[in-house]
Amino acid sequence: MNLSKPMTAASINAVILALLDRGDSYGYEIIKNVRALSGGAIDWPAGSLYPVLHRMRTDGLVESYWQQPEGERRRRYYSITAKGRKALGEEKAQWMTVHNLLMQLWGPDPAFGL
Amino acid sequence: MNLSKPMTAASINAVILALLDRGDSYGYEIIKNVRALSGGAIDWPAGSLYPVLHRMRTDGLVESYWQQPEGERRRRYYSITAKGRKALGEEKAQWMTVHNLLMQLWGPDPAFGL
DNA sequence: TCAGTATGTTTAGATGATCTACATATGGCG
DNA sequence: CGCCATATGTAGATCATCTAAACATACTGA
Repeated sequence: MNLSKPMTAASINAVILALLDRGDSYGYEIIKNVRALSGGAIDWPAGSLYPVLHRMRTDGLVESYWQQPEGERRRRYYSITAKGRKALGEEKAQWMTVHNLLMQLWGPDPAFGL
Repeated sequence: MNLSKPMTAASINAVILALLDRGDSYGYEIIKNVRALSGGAIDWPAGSLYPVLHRMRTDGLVESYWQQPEGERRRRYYSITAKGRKALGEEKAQWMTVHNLLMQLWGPDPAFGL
């Protein structure tokens, strides 16, 4: 399918924050989870995700820490902050606002009684 | 509420095409309809809409024609084309792909069985 | 041992489509 | 006459992502 750039841009923040709200994770795992949860439809290039995570850290929406399991590559884990949860709430509200509008427009014609 | 720029960018095409799929309309009316249908939450500046309509015309997603009712300002009406309907279908598919992902992430935790 | 693949993170610089801000025009109303 | 709502248009700035590449390590199989 390949999401358009604007669709990716509009949803990547909400998706990342929603995932981290489930529990800490790291870049590569986030990409795999999104791919799996979307049935393969959404497959972010690494270069798309990492800069967003960095920006979120700068903005205080997430925090990060390194972890190095025995015999594995080190990973930078991210956790959502209180500010990040607030931002997630706003993302949800915006998404649902647009979704409700689209549902009206895609619904049965009679509803279009303006 | 004020939609973020990325959210506007990601949805404006789908909203415009969905509206025109209901029937021909013109810029100013589209803005009013979107404002009304969203309960005032979405209020596009005119300068946001017109360039998008122009680009859609260039891309062949819509066609336009002038109309000048008695004693009223002239309006440039837009109608959706076959190509526009195809694009609308793709917009729908993309929107629902992301929406389904978000619904999973916002849903009850147990579903998160990766 | 060596190549290939999956894992994992990073960033410099190009890109490009919207947003800002303004311009233009006219009909109706008090 | 002045103001607001109606109605459309565009030049140039803006700015966050995308592209493309690099770096690093663990494992697998030939």
